[in-house]
Amino acid sequence: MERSTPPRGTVTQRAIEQLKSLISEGHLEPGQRLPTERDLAVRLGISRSSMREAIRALTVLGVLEARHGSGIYVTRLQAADLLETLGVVADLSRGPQLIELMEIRRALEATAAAIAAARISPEQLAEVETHLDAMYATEDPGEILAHDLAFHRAVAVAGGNGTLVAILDGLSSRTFRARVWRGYQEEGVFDRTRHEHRRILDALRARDPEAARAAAAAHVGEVESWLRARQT
Amino acid sequence: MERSTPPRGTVTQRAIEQLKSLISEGHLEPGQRLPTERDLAVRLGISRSSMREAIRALTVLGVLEARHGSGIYVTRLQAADLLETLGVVADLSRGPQLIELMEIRRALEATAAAIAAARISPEQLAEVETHLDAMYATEDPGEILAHDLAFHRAVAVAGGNGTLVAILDGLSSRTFRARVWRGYQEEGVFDRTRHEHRRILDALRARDPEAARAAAAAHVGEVESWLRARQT
DNA sequence: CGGAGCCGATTGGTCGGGCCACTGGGCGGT
DNA sequence: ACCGCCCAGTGGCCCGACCAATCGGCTCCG
Repeated sequence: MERSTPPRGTVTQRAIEQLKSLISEGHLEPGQRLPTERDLAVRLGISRSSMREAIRALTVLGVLEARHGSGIYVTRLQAADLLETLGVVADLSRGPQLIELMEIRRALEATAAAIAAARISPEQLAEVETHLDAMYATEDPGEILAHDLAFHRAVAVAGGNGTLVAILDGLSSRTFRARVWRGYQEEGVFDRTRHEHRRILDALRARDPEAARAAAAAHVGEVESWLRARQT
Repeated sequence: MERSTPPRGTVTQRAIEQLKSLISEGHLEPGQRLPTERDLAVRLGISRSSMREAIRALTVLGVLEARHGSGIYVTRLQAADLLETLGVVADLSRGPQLIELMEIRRALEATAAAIAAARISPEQLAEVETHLDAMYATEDPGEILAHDLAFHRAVAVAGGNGTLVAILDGLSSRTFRARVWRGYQEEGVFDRTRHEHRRILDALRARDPEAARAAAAAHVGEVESWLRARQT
């Protein structure tokens, strides 16, 4: 007759669920500090070890943040915090899944460009242009890649959808892009890449959402089709 | 000169990275069984507690799977395994972020519908139709919601991009949809919802990608604008 | 009076060991 | 040949201790 904590699943799993509902129910606000590990363990009637595993789980998900010597805190619960795990997905994906991810990135990048075309400010437009200029100013693959990433990020930011920015960041994670570029660059397509970026910028400058969508989709599609042909 | 384990970050965090690279480097294949917790702990020179935390972390990310009494295994590393965490994001998002997620869902749902229009098989078309019929056959909100979800899922599956299906599943996670529906249904818009779904089906039947994209975008946009007005 | 530096309580991080619960394969009985 | 029991292996959980980073208050010096 004590069923306060129905023994469904493992103890740790239950602890994770309980912490999650504490947040989703609104009992824990973003930025707020939690009780100590020792307290929480006692309250949920489990050992500190299990409690720590639960906390670690929510930490890697970007929901909690543990500061050594200070305490455990709820993150801001914003997209950037929560979607960091997308990078892991991209890193561990291979073969056909890479292509599927590219297909998704194409759709989102196109959407971001379209939204940006409608909302972008002169300052943001200038920043995007900066990165394009930088891509023209060097032949160093690493530097070009860096400005390539910055270019797309600036466009996404101009769209005003922070969640979308976080997702695209994840899909463009370091190793993901690096893996694709390694080899892609060998065929000397820097000029074409620069041109594609220019087309996107042109569309943004013209405040033409459909043109921007098409240019961005074509750009990502270029990489995508190369990847598809090479069947990595 | 001992760089075997660069003391960057915490011990557990290092263990997580090492396990991840074991997989991404190809030393661990999907489905393969790992050494025991005790073994791994010894090999990485850490305690079993820390090792368990690392394993738990990769478990919640959908990378590893622990079977009590049997061992620890690498998952298939497919989208469905890895993207389960997206549901957590959707569950914990609120206010403006919900709208941003909807904007993303609109883009992806539209893309999925467009792809499906080009590729869908007669059997898959029949299944989609089944769920639409079911939505017309009842007035029970729960049942309608269930077939609504199934309808969209069937469309996404017909698109052939498993990763996209997994992402949309996450964005349409139980509580996410339930939260939106609660109240939305009160305004008695079942008929409009059914009509929107019918438009999508019509476009699929006509093999018209652009029409399908527009119909799907309009459908999600309907919910989105309602949400935006209500500013949850 | 004010600021710099020390100090200790608090709290997360790590460790080692012990016990329990489940799995699976081998062994013995039928 | 088949079935069922048994037990070694393995993950799940707990305990208690100690280490290390933090942070606030206190002291001491200028």
